Amino acid sequence: MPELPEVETIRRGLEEYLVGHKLEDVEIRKPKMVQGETQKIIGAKVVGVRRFGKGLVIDLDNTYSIAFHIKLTGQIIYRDEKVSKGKVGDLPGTATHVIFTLDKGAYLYYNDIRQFGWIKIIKSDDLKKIVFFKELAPEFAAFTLDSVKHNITLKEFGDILSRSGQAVKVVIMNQQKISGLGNIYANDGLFDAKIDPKKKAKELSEKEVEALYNSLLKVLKLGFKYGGASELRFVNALGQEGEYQKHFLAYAQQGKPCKVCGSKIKKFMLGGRGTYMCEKCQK
DNA sequence: TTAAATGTTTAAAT
DNA sequence: CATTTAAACATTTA
Repeated sequence: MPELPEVETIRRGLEEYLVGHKLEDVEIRKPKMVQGETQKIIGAKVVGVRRFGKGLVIDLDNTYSIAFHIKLTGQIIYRDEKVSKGKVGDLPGTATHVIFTLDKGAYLYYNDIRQFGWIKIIKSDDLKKIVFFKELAPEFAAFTLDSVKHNITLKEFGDILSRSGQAVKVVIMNQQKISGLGNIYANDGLFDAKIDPKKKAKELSEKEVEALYNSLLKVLKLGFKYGGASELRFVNALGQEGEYQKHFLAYAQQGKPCKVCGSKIKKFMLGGRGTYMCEKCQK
């Protein structure tokens, strides 16, 4: 699940449980999911976990890193004798494609039902050679220990929108223009800002740009507060689900009453993605 | 049975 | 060549 709050939630869990562990073995059950040489990382110790947009990077102490993108249904789950919570069933399971054996009786499992994700073993210095990272735009939001705040200025955000004639929703979901936002938070942010997702980005008024800038942060904060959205397959690093799916504003709410005016939320396709809006509130 | 699903990624069209 | 649109990826669920 893969938007900024979800991936950051995973990152924090991995940082808490994984750092300090040594990698003893790697079992690859689905070779197409992994690129790079497994041998390079066996025996190395985890020193940190970073996030770039919706991508994750586990840094090792031997100049190598393991980069992940979980796409729609990937799960990265830590287990040891003490930690075995979560509702992901027995591990490894049928969707477990990679198993990292750690020291002290711990394991890290990579599950991915749809197998869209990827894992790349690469020199830490070469991370930026991965196309996804190389072309990633600045993050919309920055997560610190106790806060979530804007990472780009209102002016930068407005400049990005003013440069595109595409629908505003398509623009804010483009990771090469702004990173971190996906379908859930784009839909909910546009709803909160009362902006029509179909409206051309460059045609938003100054006021609308500011409203969207603030609303997107608001829904990202909300999503993070609830531990992410587990509509599809998202679980945190311990295999536990988030709660934001219980608080969606517009996403997946088609047919239900608008939380503001009560008229029915409509669904249609925009840029190939399901789009949800209140036609009365979002002009 | 058909369509869509938290996302890229690549091919094709404009 | 830059920008857009469509299809592909593989499996599950509505």
